[in-house]
Amino acid sequence: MSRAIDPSNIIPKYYQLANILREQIENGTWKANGTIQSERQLEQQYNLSRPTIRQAIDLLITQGYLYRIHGKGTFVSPPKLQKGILELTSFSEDMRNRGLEPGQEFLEFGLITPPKKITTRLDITDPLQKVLRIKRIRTGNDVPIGIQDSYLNLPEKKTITKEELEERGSIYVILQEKFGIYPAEADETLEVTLASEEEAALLSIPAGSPLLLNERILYSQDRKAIEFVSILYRGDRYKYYMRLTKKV
Amino acid sequence: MSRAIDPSNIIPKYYQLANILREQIENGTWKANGTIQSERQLEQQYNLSRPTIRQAIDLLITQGYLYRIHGKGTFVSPPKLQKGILELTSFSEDMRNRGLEPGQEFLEFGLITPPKKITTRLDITDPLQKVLRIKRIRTGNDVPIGIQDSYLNLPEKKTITKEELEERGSIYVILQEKFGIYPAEADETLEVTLASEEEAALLSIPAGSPLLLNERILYSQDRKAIEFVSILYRGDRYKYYMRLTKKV
DNA sequence: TATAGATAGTGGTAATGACCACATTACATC
DNA sequence: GATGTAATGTGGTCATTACCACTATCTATA
Repeated sequence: MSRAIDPSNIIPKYYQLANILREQIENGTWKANGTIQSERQLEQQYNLSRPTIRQAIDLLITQGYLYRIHGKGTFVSPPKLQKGILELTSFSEDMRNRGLEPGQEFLEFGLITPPKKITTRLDITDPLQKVLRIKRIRTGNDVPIGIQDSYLNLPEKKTITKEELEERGSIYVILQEKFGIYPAEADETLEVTLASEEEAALLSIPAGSPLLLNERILYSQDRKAIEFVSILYRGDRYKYYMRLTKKV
Repeated sequence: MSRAIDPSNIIPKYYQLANILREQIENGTWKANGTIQSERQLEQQYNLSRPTIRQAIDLLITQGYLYRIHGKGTFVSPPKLQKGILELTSFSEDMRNRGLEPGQEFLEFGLITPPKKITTRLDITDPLQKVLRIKRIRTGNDVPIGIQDSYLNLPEKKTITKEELEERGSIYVILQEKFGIYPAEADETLEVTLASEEEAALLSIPAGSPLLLNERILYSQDRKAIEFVSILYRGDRYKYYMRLTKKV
């Protein structure tokens, strides 16, 4: 049961085809490491040209759904986590993937003059420039999982209210829908630290417990640094997962 | 001084062009976030068709060197670390990037019948199948940094000797040059643990010190699991770095 | 002066056609 | 039976052509 391409649709044909194929992959139409139709067959089947077919397949390859072997065919990747950068960087999404209900408790919310460490990370030169600081305790099923401390370098005259954030749930959704800004790249580090008295109290653990510190700088589509965020995870309750794909 | 495309070369034209552009990017021909030539200009300049131009640019975009903005142009990404999966997964390369001289001390080397945990990770069903285990202490400037424990699922009748490994330095180089196997994807986790007596002794730290545990499953170009490796890093001497790029 | 519209330049999408390189299979030959 | 070769099907590369969509700028108009 394959849907068809709608030429009048504003969505590009290669994108429509990619969606159809992705759906079939997720439905288990093909088994893992099995071949899908050849490019010539898809050409016939959907009445599209080969460049368009290849463009759709290219997209699914960069998304990790398919891979090609020259002379043999196009294959379905084994069903692993397929996460984009947005999901990777969203605590809520992360929690839900682990089967936990995400929650939060605000510690700070408002415009501040950023300290040196933050101006460096966000490439801020104007000493009067302010950033939006959001510090929260993050929970999964009401158990404290981590302390998230975020510094947002928003465009002139634009800001986010606490109400918006509580309503929409995600900073990134607001950035995208309200300002047309979306994350394109991120630099990220992970290291071990020990809980200070204050951190220990916030996370309900003994001082000196090992923590996983995750720091991230987020860049928008025009490569401006838009956010510096650190998340301190309880070492006993959190495991960081990622998937790497060869770029060449 | 732009080199030219050699049509008789076995290397594809788009690949030659990508190399030329990458070189210019690294030479600093354009400033960060500046535009390169338009696609039509490149067409003229190198006497190539636009699809070929776009293919070259697409490659450099997935490699993180360039980005496009519709209606404005093609831009040079700020000079950050541009790492492929191979470099990301090689301890030696990693150390050199940090300005440390990598070293190692072998603890185990040889074919073993893998324990349950390993057969699960490597999708091994044959109970007679053996894997190559390599356990090493890894050092940077002769200071112990981590304990690396690797299990390789090699093709039938093929193996790697300790001498080869010491000579070539990297398992991945041997896999690629000797067997034509190269890493295409990896699943990776990071978590905090505390050093056992044995681990503490190997790393010259007190028992109970916090460690960063990195586990990785490597997949080859045909999506077979080829290696499971765990690296225990000294929490006080190691910080994990990565760069994420949006896939869509 | 402010605004709306036209224009030019950029990347985005798409069809058509051709040929090359790699992997597998079938078949002829030794 | 073993071996080599041809045929077939797959993805890989490339040129040509056309038109669409977004951005910035210029220009005529209110």
